[in-house]
Amino acid sequence: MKNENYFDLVFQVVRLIPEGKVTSYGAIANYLGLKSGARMVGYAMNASHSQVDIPAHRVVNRNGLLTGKHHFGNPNEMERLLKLEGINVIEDKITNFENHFWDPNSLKLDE
DNA sequence: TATTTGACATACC
DNA sequence: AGGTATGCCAAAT
Repeated sequence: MKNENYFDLVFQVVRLIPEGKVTSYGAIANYLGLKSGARMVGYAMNASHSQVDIPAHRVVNRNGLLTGKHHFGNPNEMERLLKLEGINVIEDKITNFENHFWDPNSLKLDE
């Protein structure tokens, strides 16, 4: 399609996140084979504004904390979206994080 | 055109 | 055990 930069790769993975599921930056980076790529994912999310549909609200940091909620235009928007998908969020943190955690690696492993 | 900054995570001290 | 420093890329100013 085009020269897939790290950003585009990240965008594609994020768009694959199932509804009601969340994942971490490191998981995506790991899936892409990026070593220190956790940052790349975060940077990519920042550029997600240039992209079309990026469910960035399903992407949180290693702590399950809604780090980027401030970038949604309205901070409440992010946790609200997560709650709408069945994910409970308290103190900007996802409850039962590992329960809702979705690892992109499960795709190729399951398939 | 160059510099600065940014949604993380890991390693080292 | 906790804090500091580093790695990486692109967009915004």
